[in-house]
Formats: sequence, C-alpha cells, structure tokens
Amino acid sequence: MARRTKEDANATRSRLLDAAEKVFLQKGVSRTSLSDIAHAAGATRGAIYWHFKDKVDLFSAMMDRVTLPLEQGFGGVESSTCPDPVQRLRAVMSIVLSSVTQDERTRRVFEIALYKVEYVDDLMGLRERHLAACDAFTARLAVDFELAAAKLGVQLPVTPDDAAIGFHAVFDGLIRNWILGGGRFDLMALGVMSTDAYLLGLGLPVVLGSNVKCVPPCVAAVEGSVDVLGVVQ
Amino acid sequence: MARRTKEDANATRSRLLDAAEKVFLQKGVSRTSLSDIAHAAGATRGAIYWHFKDKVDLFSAMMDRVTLPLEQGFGGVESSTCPDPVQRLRAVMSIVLSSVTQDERTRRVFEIALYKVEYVDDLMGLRERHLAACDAFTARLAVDFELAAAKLGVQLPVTPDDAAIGFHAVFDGLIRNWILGGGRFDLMALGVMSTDAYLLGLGLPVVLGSNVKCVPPCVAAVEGSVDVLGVVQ
DNA sequence: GAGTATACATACATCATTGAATGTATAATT
DNA sequence: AATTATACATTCAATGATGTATGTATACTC
Repeated sequence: MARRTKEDANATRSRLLDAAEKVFLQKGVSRTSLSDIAHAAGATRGAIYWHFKDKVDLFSAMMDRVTLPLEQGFGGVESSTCPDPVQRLRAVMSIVLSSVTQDERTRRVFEIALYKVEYVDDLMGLRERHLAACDAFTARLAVDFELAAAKLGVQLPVTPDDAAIGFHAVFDGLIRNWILGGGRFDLMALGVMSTDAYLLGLGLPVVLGSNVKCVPPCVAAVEGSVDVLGVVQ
Repeated sequence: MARRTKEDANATRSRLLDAAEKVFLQKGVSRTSLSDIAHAAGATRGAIYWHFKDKVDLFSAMMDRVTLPLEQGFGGVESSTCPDPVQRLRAVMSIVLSSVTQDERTRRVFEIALYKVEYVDDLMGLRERHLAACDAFTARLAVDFELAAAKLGVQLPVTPDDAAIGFHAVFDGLIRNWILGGGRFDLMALGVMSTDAYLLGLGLPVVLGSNVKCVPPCVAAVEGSVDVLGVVQ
C-alpha cells in the first residue's frame, strides 16, 4: 500500500496495540505470532515491524498505555487533598481498585500481565521495572503507616515497612483472585472491607467499610491514579 | 539404548520431571523445548514421548508432584486436633506458608505456576482445576469463619464467604510478592502478623503474632498439608 | 513537479520445534 | 531359549515463526 498521513499512522499503531491486547488475552503472549496480531488489526507484519522493534517492544508499548498514565497520576492523593494518613491509605487502595473495575483496558492488560505472560528472558526487564514500582509503592505506603502511628500515638505491632507489605498484599491478592474468577465478587466492597479490617487489626482506627473520603475527582475519570504496576504482583 | 528395569524407568521419569522444573523455571514453559528438557535430564526426546503424551502432560505431572500430596493432606488440621476455629484458620495459613518456605520443590513449582507459564489453551484445564481448588479452599475457610463467629457470639461485619476470600487474599498476595522478590522478607512472620491483624480487625480475638498452636506434626515434614493450589492465585 | 522520506505490503531465507516413524538392545515372560 | 513387550534413541518430514530485504504508492519538501 501507500504512505498515510501522520494521523493515519498513529491510528494504525493504536489498532495494532488494540489487536495485541485482544490476541494476547486470548492466546497468551508467547503463543501469539506477530502475524496473528497483524491479521487481527487488518494489517500485515510489515506494519508491526515498522512501528515496533519486535514482539517485546510491542508488548511493552501495550503495557505502557495502561501503566504510564497510572504511574503519572501517583500524586492523585496528596497530603494537601487528604491530610489524614489513614484515610490516604484507604484512598490509595480505593483508587487502584476502581481503576481495575472501571476501566476495561486496564482490566484486560492486568489479566495479561497476571496470567498470560511469562516473566523470563526479554520480559525480565519488565519484571525488574515492576519490582521497582512495587518497592516505590510500598515505600510510600510505609510513610503513611508511620505518620498514622505517630499522629494517633499508637505503636504499630510491626514496622511500617512490614505493615505496608501486608497492606499491599491484601488488595494485590484480591485483585488477582477477582480477575482469575472473572469478577465473581464485588471487588470494591470486599477490598474496602478487607483493608479496613487489616488497618483496624493493626490498631489504626477506621470504621469498617465506611465511605472512602478524600478521593480526588480524577478517580471518577478512572484514568490516572496511582502506580498500579506495584499492585499487579 | 536398551530397555531398563522398572525402577530405572521410574528414575528416568523423575529425572525428566526434575529437569523440567529446572528449565521451566529458567526459560519459562513456552520457551523451553522438549529437547531442552531431555538434554538437561541427560536423555533424548524419545524418553519424554515415552513417559508423557506431550509438553502439557509433562507439565501436569510436574505440578501433580507438588499439588497432589498437598491436596491429599488437606485434613492435616482437623477439628479433632484443633478444636478452635480461629486457631484452625491460623494453623491452615501457617501450614501453607511453611510448605512454601521450607520445601524447595514446592517453592520452585509455585514460582513456575505464578510467573513462568501462561494460562491459555491446553493449560486452561489447569486453570479450571485451580479455580475449583481455590473455591474448595475458601469454602472450607468460610465454614471456620462462621463457626468462629457463632462460638464467640460475635457478628462478623461481612459474610463468612467474603471473610474467607479476604483471608485467602492476604497470604495469597504475600506468597506472590515473597516469591517475586526472591524471599526478601520473612514470609512466616509477616504472614502470621498480617492474617492476625485481619482476623482481629474482623472482630475475632487473636493475640497478634502469638504462636500458632495445634499445627500437626506433619508440618515439620512439610510434605502434605493443605490444598495449596487454592492459594497460588 | 521532481525527489525524498514515509508507511506500510510482499517475498524470501533461515531456523527451531514438533509428532511420528523407525531402530534397537534388553528385561520379562513362556 | 525363543519370543515379546518395554524403554528408550535416532531419524525424518512438515510446519510455522522470525527477521530481513525488497517493492511501492503516496504524502511531503523544495
């Protein structure tokens, strides 16, 4: 065929990424050939090799479409908009869960990242990046745990770091099982209850299942909230 | 070569499974060829095709070596040996965590199941089986949550089923992150603390981090304890 | 309006993997 | 002791998948 305008090219790129999402989810990353993706996008492998270096590059771009805006929006819950550290912890959790439940693309990419790809070789870089994001996320959580304990004058039974790891594990596990089961339970409701129970058990005063306050408006728009990669696994 | 004795054949089969574990962990399931495994086992593909139908069959056999004994030993924590439902919940969790931390093979196979395989096509049967085990596991947890609430005369803030899902999510998430990070934190200690905090937050009386009692002797032997598949994801 | 870079499509060569077919030496059976 | 089934090893044909090379039509530059 022929050369398209810049917008056409971008549209093609998006169609390729959309197709990749679809086919990756169906067949798994390793079992889908570039030909599969090209066909699903109504194009040929030529288009893929023009826009991307190889399959790993394509996969990374697909992930970036979801994770980058989420990493960007990490500041959604700032101390300015949400002064109480405990409520901030609850807000962060709520934001992550809503991004998974509300945004279809986020959910699909999560499912791919969780169950349809093997973290080896070329994809190992992704694992490292993920681990780093995970660390940054728990580090941020740890700060709020420490602030909360100090503010309330309570002594946590564990270090802030450990408290953060456990907190992270709660909704990490919930998200995984929610996706595995195809959304068989109310992720938002159970997520709030479970993390509240955890916080309460650590000695932080929360009313079980009470409304999550100080969630910024951006949550309604779902896009862009908090580092979700740090939650995936 | 020539025909071996029955024991020789079984030894070969075991060596093939050992090699599969090793190579799957290194290269991921889809990227390892049967030739890779055969070579690692000091054999040829002929041996593999003799003992197994194909790669999926080999993979299933490898999983069975770990999961079957664990599914078998589900009764490790019976009401006879552990009469208190809350302590039973803690014991079950403790058993699962110790099997992961103590048994090298279990840990390896968990890592493969979590990060080195794609749940698609042929492997979908495994996903279904896993989901069923997961359901059975949470159903059992739910029973103890209900018994605990009744025995203590407390009203849980959630249904027993939801309490079980959350409980499961806690150490499911912990195990995942522990494996991802290569064992960077004390899984046993953090697992006990986190689940205790969760139970306490739900209104069940536990002393945070107290010793887990009524763990049967079989835990020391690690092998065979509880349905771990229901924990994997 | 000629040339060039762009945005792909098509064609090709290479390589790896698979399943099956066949070979074969020996343990078990009689 | 002859036969047979076993436990593999070896060989073969077929299939894709990949990366690259090349073709080509058109948008853009001058």
